[in-house]
Amino acid sequence: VTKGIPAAPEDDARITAFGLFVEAFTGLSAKLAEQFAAHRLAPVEFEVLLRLARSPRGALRMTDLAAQTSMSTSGMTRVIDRLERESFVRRTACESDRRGWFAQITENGRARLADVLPGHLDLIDKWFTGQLSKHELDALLASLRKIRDAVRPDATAGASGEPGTG
Amino acid sequence: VTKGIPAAPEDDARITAFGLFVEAFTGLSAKLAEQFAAHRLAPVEFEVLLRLARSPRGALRMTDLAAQTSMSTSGMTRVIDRLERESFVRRTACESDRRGWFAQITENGRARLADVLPGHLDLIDKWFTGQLSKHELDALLASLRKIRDAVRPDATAGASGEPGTG
DNA sequence: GAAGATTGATCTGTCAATCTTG
DNA sequence: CAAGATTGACAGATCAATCTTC
Repeated sequence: VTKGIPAAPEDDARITAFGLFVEAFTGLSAKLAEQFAAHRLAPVEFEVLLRLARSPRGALRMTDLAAQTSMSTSGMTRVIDRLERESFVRRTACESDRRGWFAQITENGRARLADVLPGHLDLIDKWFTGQLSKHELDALLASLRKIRDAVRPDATAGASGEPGTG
Repeated sequence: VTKGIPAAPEDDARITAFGLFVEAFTGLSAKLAEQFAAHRLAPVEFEVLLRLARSPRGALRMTDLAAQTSMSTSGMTRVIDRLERESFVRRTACESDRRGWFAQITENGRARLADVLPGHLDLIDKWFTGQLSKHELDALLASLRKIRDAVRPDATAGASGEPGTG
């Protein structure tokens, strides 16, 4: 039996598929990061402000924030340190569990988020969702959801306790 | 006219779509990184070894490597420093342009790559390509390619010059 | 003077250890 | 003694500056 050209695992279709995933994702992220930088925000800082703004009382526990952003708790401590230094968030004690702390978005933080968000949405539309037909986008999101559910079975988290009101 | 509940830009469908992209990608990357770590490799080190192994003479210019991995040239200098220290690559002068240097994969480097690659392919199959039907995968890749081409119009690079033969 | 590569200073993130509270 | 949060020491990446070659 003639073997012909030996298999080249480095050129496997799976490598190509993942490479495409990487290039699309990192390229898109770079476009978004550029805008964040223009507003003096790191991507993770934007993400934290966004998650806080969507949460009841604008507050989340440090641990929840860390889990939702796939960051270590010590890393999140430092992100909140920076955001607090710029008065975009404040720390609030947790009444029901004295070990815990909330990060809570301030009016300053909401204002900065409002500055960034419209352009951010435009960029997602321009470089991501707007590149595809409605049907293509629906199919893409369905596939991404399958993958997400497989690799992140615990992709839910929520606030609890009693942050201050303002 | 009744406006009803005011628009909440933080909950825009575009945000949800991008969030799904982030979760799927970072979750998958984490699975792959776990295996790299088990083989004492950083993800970017694996990527460099893979790209070198696929290139003529197993060599690429520092600048090309940096561009292909979306890394700064100084960052790539340091990656190659580490890989050279472990004798997975060597530096080779470029004959046609004396400012340039090639990183060239060694037999040690190819051996380490061969250790990692089978498990790596299995993981991509398990957590990514194997999660989807052939039709779904084709559609996903077509959409990713559209996005990649939009955000990275310059996604090609190649070797040039005259690396040593090893 | 511009480009390829490296180096020094600095920034951001993690891990291990620590402190406090459950 | 386990869990939430922080801190010190350190690894990894970038930017600006530098050196060599085009």
